[in-house]
Amino acid sequence: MVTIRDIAKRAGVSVATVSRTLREPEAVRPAKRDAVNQAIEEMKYVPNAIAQQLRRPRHEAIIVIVPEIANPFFSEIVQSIENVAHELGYRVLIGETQGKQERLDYYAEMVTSRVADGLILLGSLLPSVVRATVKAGKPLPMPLVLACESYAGLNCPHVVIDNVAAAKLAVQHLIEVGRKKIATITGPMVNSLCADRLRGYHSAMVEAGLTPEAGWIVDGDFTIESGHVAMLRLLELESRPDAVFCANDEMAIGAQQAIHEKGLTIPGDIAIVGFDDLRFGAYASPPLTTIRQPTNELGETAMRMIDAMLHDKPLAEQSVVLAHQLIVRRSSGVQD
Amino acid sequence: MVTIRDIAKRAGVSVATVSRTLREPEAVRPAKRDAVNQAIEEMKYVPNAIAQQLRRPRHEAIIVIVPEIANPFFSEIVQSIENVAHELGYRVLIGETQGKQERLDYYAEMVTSRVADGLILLGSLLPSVVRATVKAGKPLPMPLVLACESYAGLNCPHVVIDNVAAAKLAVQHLIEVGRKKIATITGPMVNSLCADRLRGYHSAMVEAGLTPEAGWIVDGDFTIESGHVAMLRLLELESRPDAVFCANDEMAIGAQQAIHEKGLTIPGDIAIVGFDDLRFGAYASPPLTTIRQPTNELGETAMRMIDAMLHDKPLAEQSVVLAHQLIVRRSSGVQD
DNA sequence: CATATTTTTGTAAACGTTGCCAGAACCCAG
DNA sequence: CTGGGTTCTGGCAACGTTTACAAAAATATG
Repeated sequence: MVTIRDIAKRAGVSVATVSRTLREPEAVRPAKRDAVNQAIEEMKYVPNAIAQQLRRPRHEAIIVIVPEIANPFFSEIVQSIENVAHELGYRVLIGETQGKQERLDYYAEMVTSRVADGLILLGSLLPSVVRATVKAGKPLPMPLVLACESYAGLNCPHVVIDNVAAAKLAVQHLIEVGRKKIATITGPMVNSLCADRLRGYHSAMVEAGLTPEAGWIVDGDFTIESGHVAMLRLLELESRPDAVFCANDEMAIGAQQAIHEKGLTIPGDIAIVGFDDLRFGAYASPPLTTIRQPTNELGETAMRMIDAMLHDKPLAEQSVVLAHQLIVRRSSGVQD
Repeated sequence: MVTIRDIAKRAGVSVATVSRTLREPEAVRPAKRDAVNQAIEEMKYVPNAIAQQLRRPRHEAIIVIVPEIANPFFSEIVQSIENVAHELGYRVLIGETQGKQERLDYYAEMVTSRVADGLILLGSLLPSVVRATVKAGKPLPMPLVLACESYAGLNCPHVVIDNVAAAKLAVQHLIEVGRKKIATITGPMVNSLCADRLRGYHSAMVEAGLTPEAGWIVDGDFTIESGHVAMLRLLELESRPDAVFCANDEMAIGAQQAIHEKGLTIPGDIAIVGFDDLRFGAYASPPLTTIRQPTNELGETAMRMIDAMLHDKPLAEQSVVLAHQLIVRRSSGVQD
């Protein structure tokens, strides 16, 4: 490995001069600067980033934690984080937890052990260290931004949408197009956001004077398959619903499939609304009505927030709530 | 920040003993060991990974480069890489290029600058440094494994499927179910794998004594939208095809949509075959016949290969070709 | 041309670990 | 209790940078 010392020797200068040539070239006399650059060129020197990081207080690297990389909703957010990050001069390391606390802690430790400067958290899990400090009412143990979810009692910058209102909007839409027997397929209740969406569902129903019947609320786990299974269950009910609000698009797609299998039509027999606005939803059959979350803004805001934290810029908002949007497509159309 | 020295002082031992307690506990007398552990506990000491990495020759970290993280095909491979990596004790950093050479080079530099030990490359782009050494006929400038694609003239371990044979199989299937006017929607031709798939298409056609008419070969770019556009183009043709082989599932889904829009049926009027076996394909309408790539094995093999390279284990195979599989679903069914 | 001032350079001390090596402490046999 | 052999421990030199600080060189000033 060629080091800064080799370059110094070759160029006939001191290591400090080499370092300066790299860091602040204008501070070194052109003649020497050229000699150094030439040596670097000739010897193909690349500074050892690890050694640099040992000296420097900050590395301009962040970790983004995703429960599941294969989930398009998350990967779209990651994508927008990456874009802003590059613009701001950060490198982005992506970590996948697959719901495992152990893996999350592993990544969190990468920031306590100084491999990265901060963490953007996309799932519903919290690193153990963070959980501990929350309990103790202490400040955050590391620069952290939450996207998608927030936690009561955790004083941490976050960017979210109003899941209660969004779900409510979705269900109200179903009511407006004339549905009354509205069921819902929920996500895993460990996520507070799922509880919120369920709350929104209830709220819309109650306000419209509708009472969800027993069996109209079915648990899913955000996968296509679980939506499929849940829908089959709903279809067997005595009082079959005429509409279903699904807590995400993947489950909605699974539900659609189940409805088709039973020879029923969408939206004729059953209307469907999803959540997330996956790009596959627009191409489902029929195209899926859904709530659009602003994945771009979500990612961008999260990235700018962590950047602000890391550079002690004042944070405009501790808590940013972005606007959601109802996208009406054929799956909730008028009965045809 | 609490360092190893603080722990040493608190526990009344030398730094070496602290380090040993962490690295090889059995080599230190239980009494001291306990004192050290207690100090670590009390002071909440976490070793500085950067400093460790400066001393250690290897970091057990790899970078996986993906063109696009939001593409489920890639993210499934990444997922399986992650799983094996954790098992083998590696940390995985994911980098997204979005087709930009500049970003790719940036990540490649993370391995020359010792942030990571090696690279797994999922796209069709090569880092500039690698390209340079290939031209010069030199050995690889860094531990590198290619997944999905291989390059003529680049002597680098890779794991792929036989895209020519797979595409051929897909088209042969269409021929077997009685189609004759078979079109294809290709991916971006910068990817050698797209050229391969087109070759497979041609080969199957020729062998069956069929000649693709002008206009039956349309370019796409792997997105749903491009599949949609391409299909619309095909539907306007004088001699409308009665089957389409799409170079990936996303484009196939877009194509299906276009067919529905024009009031035609699948597979009645037009049969469709995709490629990749995305999970959304199974829930398309109708469910999509496709070529399954073994994403799990792809990822796992790539990871094991890079591990072998990094630990100088002999590589069983420089080039691994995995088996593909035709998954027949309704989109290519018998005319109904 | 000497002196004061500014710019450029080099020396050496960090950064937080690990691991070699030598010395200290321990154990057992005689 | 001594000596020899183990086992543990501590001191210290790396690892490859960056950066104070001081020294040297260049430039400006009288």
